[in-house]
Amino acid sequence: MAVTTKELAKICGISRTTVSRALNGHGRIDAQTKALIIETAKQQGYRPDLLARSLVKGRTMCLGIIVFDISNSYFAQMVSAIEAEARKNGYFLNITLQEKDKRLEIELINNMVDRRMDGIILCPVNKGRKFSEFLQGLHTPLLVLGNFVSDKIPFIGINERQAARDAVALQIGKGYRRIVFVCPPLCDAARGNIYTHQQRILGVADGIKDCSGVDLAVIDRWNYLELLDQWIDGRVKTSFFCSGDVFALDIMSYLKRKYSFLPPNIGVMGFDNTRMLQYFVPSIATVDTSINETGRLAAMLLIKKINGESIPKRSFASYRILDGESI
Amino acid sequence: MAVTTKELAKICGISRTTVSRALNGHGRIDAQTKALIIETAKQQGYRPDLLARSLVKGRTMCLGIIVFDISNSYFAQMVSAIEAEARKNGYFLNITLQEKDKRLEIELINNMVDRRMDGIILCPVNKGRKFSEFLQGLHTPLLVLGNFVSDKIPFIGINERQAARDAVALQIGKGYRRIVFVCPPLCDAARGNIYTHQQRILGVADGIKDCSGVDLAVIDRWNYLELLDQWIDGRVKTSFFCSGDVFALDIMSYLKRKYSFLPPNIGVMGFDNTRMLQYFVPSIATVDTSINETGRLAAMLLIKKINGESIPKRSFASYRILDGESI
DNA sequence: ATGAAAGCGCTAACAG
DNA sequence: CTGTTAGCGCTTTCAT
Repeated sequence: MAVTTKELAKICGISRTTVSRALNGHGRIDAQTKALIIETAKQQGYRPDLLARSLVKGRTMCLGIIVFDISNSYFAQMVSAIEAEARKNGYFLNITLQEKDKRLEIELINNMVDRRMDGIILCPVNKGRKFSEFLQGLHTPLLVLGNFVSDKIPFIGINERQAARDAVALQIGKGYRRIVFVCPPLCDAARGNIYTHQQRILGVADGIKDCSGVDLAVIDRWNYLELLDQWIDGRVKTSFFCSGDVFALDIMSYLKRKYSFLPPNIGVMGFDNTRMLQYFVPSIATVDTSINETGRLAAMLLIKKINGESIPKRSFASYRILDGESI
Repeated sequence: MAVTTKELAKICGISRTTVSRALNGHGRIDAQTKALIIETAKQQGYRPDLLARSLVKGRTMCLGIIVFDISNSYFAQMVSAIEAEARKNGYFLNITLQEKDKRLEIELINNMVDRRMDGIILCPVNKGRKFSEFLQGLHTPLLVLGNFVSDKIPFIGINERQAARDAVALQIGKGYRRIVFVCPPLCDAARGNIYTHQQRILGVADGIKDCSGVDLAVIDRWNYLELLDQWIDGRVKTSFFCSGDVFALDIMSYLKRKYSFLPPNIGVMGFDNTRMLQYFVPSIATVDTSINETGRLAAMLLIKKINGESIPKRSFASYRILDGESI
């Protein structure tokens, strides 16, 4: 079907090696023959078979990324940032979605390895020693994003705990005396890796401890909307601090629908600063987790690792507390 | 590094051919030797090199997709749907973002071909005869999503024109007497393929023609927010019909901020029904473009084409007009 | 039932 | 400057 170096060689009456040299610009080669080869290559519509090249070179120039679900705006932005950085460095991005399925995740990792990805970025749903050992045994550079696995596996993220603490400080500073931490993933602790959210709740606890006279409640169920009303009594100034913007948005729309507005003495704060927040009125306070910076950092570090440089066990991107009208 | 069939063969004291047979279950093979091979393969942590396999088989079991920008919620959902269908059929998805850059798009397509993707799904930004010929010359099954290129290139989408017409009918039925079609991409006509939006404006015109006494205005600039106020006079019942949900959201938040609510006699309608709409109050009328169905259909058809079946020049997913409080 | 040999398309080491 | 040879890891005739 497609024309190969072999045929180019035949057409030009030279060896495949010379063709290869002309096309890749390695080694010494006569300017004329080079020109001839390049010319006929173009005219024949020659395209190199990157599969074959990868096989012999031992590198594919492909990165793999495995995320929960890309229709989740957080991961979509993340992937976007990673892709940009990867391409800038000559790498392609292979993406696949693991849907929070632990078995599938393992399968997908293996598959990426089998396809000889040069490196893998993983937002893991698995956790624990066995999983860590599995990852260590891979021979493919890999790093995890967001959910920590073990000190043997390089981790990229932000200081979630400190960020949550700072966010709570903002809320307390605004006079809230009850923080309801809305974090449905917590109830999935047995089923998967929710390190990120566990760090956040630790940070929340830290923040509460910093001040006396502030109550903490936690909603760790997915039917959180049904559990809100008990905290809306108008007496205690209460904020629903959500471990993710989508929960905040969901709560905002629930409240708007039920009370036509944000009830008095009630505030809402999110986490992540996903792009869609920009469309909301009133504006929603949140924690900017620097999705783009994190993604870029992850790609950069992975490429470093591929190139044999050593990278830190843990790397942190910055974060920013963003005030908003919702609080 | 990784153990190969060659080494397995040596360990078991047999030929590579037999190893291959045992591992793939082809041809006759002694049950005992097979068991032995499989056992040692497992114990040695053998993993097949899919690159090598693809090279000899001539198939990679990879699909490629090229979209504008995945942090756009529409494409994120689309990619998600395609990935699901692809994986169900044993294919992996390679994704890359073209950022509405025509040159980059060409480069990316070539790269996907060079990597021997079995098929490619493209949301094209290029257009015209030359581009169509380029695509036809590829030898790799390919189809386009949303933006039509030519009848030589299979197209998947919805009937945008009819959908827009129906949407206008809804608005007129609700008493709107002026439709302001907000479609910034229209001003990029010279710079790229905006077939989708061109179809939509045709449909809008159709819808207006169906009724007399209804005015049409078009905003085809990216600074559309600055151009809204001239249409808000309280006299004529006016709807801002947006060629994309994000424009609708943007306008809604602008209006809420400026007037504290949706001004009297003003309505807003979107297009696409991206998932984030669900968080908005008041609910936003839109056109459900069946993103998931479209994505699934695209993947299915591409796989059919890869398998040598012929597929229609144009395939349409369904759409639905969704009423909402915004109108 | 198993093995030998050839080949996928490319690159690289080594001669000449 | 160019060609020969070998090989990446796998599958696939074709013999045996």
